[in-house]
Formats: sequence, C-alpha cells, structure tokens
Amino acid sequence: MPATIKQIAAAAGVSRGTVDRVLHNRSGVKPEIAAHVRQIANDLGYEPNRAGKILAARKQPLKIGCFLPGIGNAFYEDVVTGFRQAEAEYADFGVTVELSRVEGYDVQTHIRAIQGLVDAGCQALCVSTVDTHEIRSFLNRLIESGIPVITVNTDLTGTKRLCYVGSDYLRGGSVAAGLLSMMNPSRLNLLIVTGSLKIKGHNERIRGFSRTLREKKVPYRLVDVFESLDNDEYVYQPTMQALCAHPDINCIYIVAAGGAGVCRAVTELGRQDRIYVLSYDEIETTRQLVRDGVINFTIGQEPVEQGRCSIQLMFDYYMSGKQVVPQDHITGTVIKIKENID
Amino acid sequence: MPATIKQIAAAAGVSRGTVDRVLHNRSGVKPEIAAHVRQIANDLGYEPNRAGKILAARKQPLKIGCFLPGIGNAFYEDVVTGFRQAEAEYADFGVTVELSRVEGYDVQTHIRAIQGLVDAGCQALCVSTVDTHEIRSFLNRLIESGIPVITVNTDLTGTKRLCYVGSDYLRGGSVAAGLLSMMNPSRLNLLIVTGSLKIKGHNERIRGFSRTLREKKVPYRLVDVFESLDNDEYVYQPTMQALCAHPDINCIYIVAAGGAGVCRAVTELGRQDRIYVLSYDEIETTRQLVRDGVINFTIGQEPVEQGRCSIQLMFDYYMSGKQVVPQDHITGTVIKIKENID
DNA sequence: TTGAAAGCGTTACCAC
DNA sequence: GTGGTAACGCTTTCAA
Repeated sequence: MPATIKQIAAAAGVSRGTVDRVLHNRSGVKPEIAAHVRQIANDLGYEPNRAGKILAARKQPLKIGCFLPGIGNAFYEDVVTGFRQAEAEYADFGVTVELSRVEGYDVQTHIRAIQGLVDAGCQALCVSTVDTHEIRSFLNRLIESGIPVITVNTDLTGTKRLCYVGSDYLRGGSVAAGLLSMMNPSRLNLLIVTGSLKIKGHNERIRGFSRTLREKKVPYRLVDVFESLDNDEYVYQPTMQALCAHPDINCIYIVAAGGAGVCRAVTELGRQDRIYVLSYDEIETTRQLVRDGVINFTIGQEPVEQGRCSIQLMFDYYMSGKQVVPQDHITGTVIKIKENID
Repeated sequence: MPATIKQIAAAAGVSRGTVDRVLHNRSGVKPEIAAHVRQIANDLGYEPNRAGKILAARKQPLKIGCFLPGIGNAFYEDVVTGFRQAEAEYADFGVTVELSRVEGYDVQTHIRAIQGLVDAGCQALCVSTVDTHEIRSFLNRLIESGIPVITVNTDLTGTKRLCYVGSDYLRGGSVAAGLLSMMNPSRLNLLIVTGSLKIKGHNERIRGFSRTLREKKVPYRLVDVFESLDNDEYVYQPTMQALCAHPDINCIYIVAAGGAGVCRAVTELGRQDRIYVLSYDEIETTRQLVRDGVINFTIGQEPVEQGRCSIQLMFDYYMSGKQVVPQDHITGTVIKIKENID
C-alpha cells in the first residue's frame, strides 16, 4: 500500500496542508521545507490515491464536451457509444459528457457548435472535425484559454491538442493491400471508390494501399477511381457504369462510406463471386454485406474504443492535476471476415 | 449527480447507519422502516459511489490470487502482463495480485499451487488450469468456502466459477477456415499440426476449422495430422518427414504452439512461398515469422485483455458487495498479417 | 508561511 | 433496532 499525504506530513514534521502545497507546486512554502517534503515523498514512493482525489473533487465535477460531425453517417454512432460508455463508467466520479453533433463538414458550423459546448460550461473537449487553418487557430485559442482538447478519429496537425485518439490510416491502407496480395491474384483489375479526394484520411489509406501493393510486387491495373461522397444513393450509378464498361474488374477497394451503394451494383450484375470487395469500418449494412459474402474483408478501427478512450484520457489528465500529458492512442487496424464479425 | 446515502437518510428521516443496513440487506432494521428506505432509495435512483466505497474499503484490501500453468510457454506471459496491468491500475484501490506459475499440466501440481494461493491469504482466484474432475471438485470446494473463482483462457465446465474470460476456440478454428476459403485454392493439400489431442481448446479449433471448410465447400485433402506437444524442437522432425513425403502440401494449419519448429522445416526446404501457413497467437517468434512472410496469418485471442479483464471483473464483483455476478467475457478473434502486426 | 479543520460518500463500530 | 461518530486520502478554506 503506497504512502499517504498524512504519512509524509508525519515523517516531515509538518501539516498535511503544507505537504499538499508542496506536491502541487503551490507557492507559500519555505524552499528548504519544500525540498525536505519532496525528498520524503520521493523516498516513500508517494502516489496520490485516486479514490481520495475523486471524492474531494466532487465539489467541482468535470464536464467534457464532445463534438462529432457527420450526422447520418452510421460510423460515428459507434464513437458516441464509446463516449456514453465512458460517461456511465465515470458518472460517480463526477464526469458529465455533453455531446454536440452536426450535419456535414462546413467549417463555420463546426466552429459554432464547438463554441456552443464551451458556452455551455464544458471544461474540456474531445473533437473530430476538419483540418483547416481556421479550425486550427480557433481551437488553439480555446486551448490557450485553458480548455484542453483531444482530437478523436481525425487529427489536427500543428495544434496544441493534448493528444490524438484514432486510427493509423496509412496502415489501414497497407493492410488492405496485404490481404489482397495473399489472394494469389494472377492479375488485379482494380476499381477504387474513395469517399472524398479532399479528406486526408481517405487519401492516406489510398497511399498506404498502393505503396504496399508496389512493395509486394502485386501485378495490378487501376481501372478507375471515383468518389462516393459517403453516399450510397449517389455512388450506385458511377459504380454501375464502371462495372459495365470493364467486365474484367475483379477487385473493388472501397476506401470510406458508400459501400452499400457499391455492393448493390455488384450484386445486381451478379458479379459478387468474381469480385473481391474490401471495405472499411463496421456499420450494420457493411456487416450484413460481409455476412452475405459480398464484402470479403472489412477493416475496422475500433470506433467505440476511440470514444471511450478519449474521455478516459481526459479524465486521467484532470486527475493528474493537468500535469501528465497523455500519449497518442492509435487504435487497432482490425481485419474482419464473415467468421469473426458479430 | 446521483443521490447519496446521506440524502436518503435525510429524506427518510433516519440515520446513515440505518440506510446502510437496509441497502446491504443486513438484519436489525424494522421491516416497515426498511421498506420505506428502500422506496426512497429507489425513487432517488440511488447508485453507490465507487470512490467512497473504495476509500472505506482500504481497511480490508483485496488480494487476488492468479494461477497459470505452462511456464516456458511464451503465450502466458501476455496474460501475466494483463494481470500486472490491472494490478497497477487498481493498486491505489487496495488491490494486490499474487501470481503462481507452474510447469506443465499435472493435476496434483496445479491443486497444490492453487491451495498455496489460498493459504497465502488470497480472497479470490483467477485461474487457468486443466478441465478434470479432480480440479473441478477441488475448486467447487473452495468456491463453497467463500472464495470466488474466475476461469481465464480455459473454462472449467460444470463448476460454480463466477464467469469465464477467454476466447471462443470454435470460432478461432472457423476464422482460419474462412481465411483459407478466400485464398482461391484450386485444391488444398492440408497438414494439421495440433498441440495436443487431449486439450479441449485445440480440438475445438480443429472442429470449427473443418466444419467451416465443409460449409464453404472448400475442396481439400487432409494429408496428415500430428501433435507438436507445444514444443518447437520436438515438432521439427515429424514436420520435415511429412513435408518430404508429401511435396504437394500447400497449407499448414498450426493449431497451437510449436510454430517455430514447423516453420524451420518449411524454410529449410525452401517451400515458404508455396505453402500457406496459418497459426495462432502472437508470441514474439510467431510475430517474426509473420514479418518474414513465412506465416501468412496468425489468429490472436487478446491474452493481455484476458488477464486485465479477469482482475477487473473480480474487483467489480467485490465492489458490488458480491451481489452482481459478472458475465462471461469472450475476447476477440483477431486476424493478424504482416501489415497489422506490431 | 504554516496549521487546523471541514467535507467528499462509504463503511464499521460503539453506544443507546 | 437505531443513531452517532470516526475513519479512509485528498482538497480547500480559514485562521494564525
């Protein structure tokens, strides 16, 4: 059982208040006493007791604001599940989670929503937003005003965010290529359906994918590339056209949402057995397509874990007295096939 | 913020002591008062505060005994890592973990080691042992004497253990077959190397494997099956013989430990590019063989999570006043290839 | 600059 | 049967 403040106080011959001041680097302690106390705390291997801290902290409960875009994109529901899980887990530790969702990816809308969380009294933020200059400087201002920020699912380069919690998109692309390379394809005639050519994560997946295909010397021909705009309705037509124009397509790499639309075209043409389909994430429609054998592999990024973990890291950061800056948490790149999908 | 005992006491017009007695179903409270208190607790949605409980519980710290066999089998090291992680995580909540390891799978040795943990004052057990009648009745006696038991990695059928934390071996086998079915093999000439024909988990994997191969109508011929006894040295010879006798073997299914020995034979014959190798778990030698491209797939079962989770569930069980029996926790069946292995 | 005390929610124990 | 109180470790506030 580790030493307590009381024991340190007794050993140092001072009061608990003084020890507390020293341990929190607060002013008003004579330097030599401070040094002495620090020495003893060190010798005794002091580790603050979380239960005690939490109990005392109940007077100032922690309100964490969470912001997610893409209302209507089922993927984010899992992140929300993670937020809620963590909220339930830490409820009796005084943690509250306030969630703000918006539709689409408009910068001004995002800024307004995040500002709304702050106005509602949130003392910390977990956000997934777009990586533009305007957002970055807006968040940097918040951070400087004392509101710590963790980026979830998408990082914001060059901000002073505490840390990033999310997947390694490059690796995600690489894993897709690695799987394909093991399929022993005599020749890959490849269709790539990305979400948006403007979204960094999607582009990184494609970069990782093609790099690994080259490294592995997989013979392939890129037949076509187009965007799905994360929309199942929209993507159906271009997929249909591409498949009809190129009867030799034997692999479709779906980089983001829109898989259901792509697969509808595939099955309507009855070509599901002659085409390898790889996709990302585990929304319910994707899961069903995997069960049905239309999608061969889907590559997950543990979205629930992303939500849960970001709240936990923020809580721990506050518990450490904002002393210990959390490390990035890169979630797993999880391969799912019919047999290990839920 | 949920209601506290203090608030309930005030609302019911009784003392905190009385509320505490009611909430813990202890005797010595007039029935009508008890009912009244219960009513109010319900209305106020009372949830006990963990921080408070933990603090008060520091007077009786919880010592959990963990037993694992297979010293020398690197797999269990990861389970130990999980135990230690949880111990560190819960140290300031008064949790201590006492670990006992033995070599091999002798029933009497196991019983002696587990009894040793109890004698050392452990109030709860997390164990991985063999599923024999003798072990089962020994553990049932311990359980009846008031020591809760969680089975880790291997379940004990028909015991009164709290719950099982570990993988679904049947599914593990099924996933291996699912992967193979996607390799488009014209015809599979299959070598199966199991750990031991006496170990239930290994047999279940094989059962899941062959069932799924049949379901998927994968054309295959079983060339040979033998045991590795989890021993890299031992398994080398039989593998060499089988490979030489059957130059048409194009797939090896390694059901348990011994993968390094099997792969040594494969590479010495220079046949790594013509043979699909599937294995289980992620010990360092396996990882290296995956990186080297000798093993194509290895299927993990999250051993660290198994260790961590079993301690956590036991702690939560004690925290609930031994009221809430935890559910089985089946860890993921994780597919690893070169690109997503660490 | 330091000490003392109250309070967070729970449990345990002693007194009535 | 019931109430009161001390204790767990920590933070905060007030007093000296």
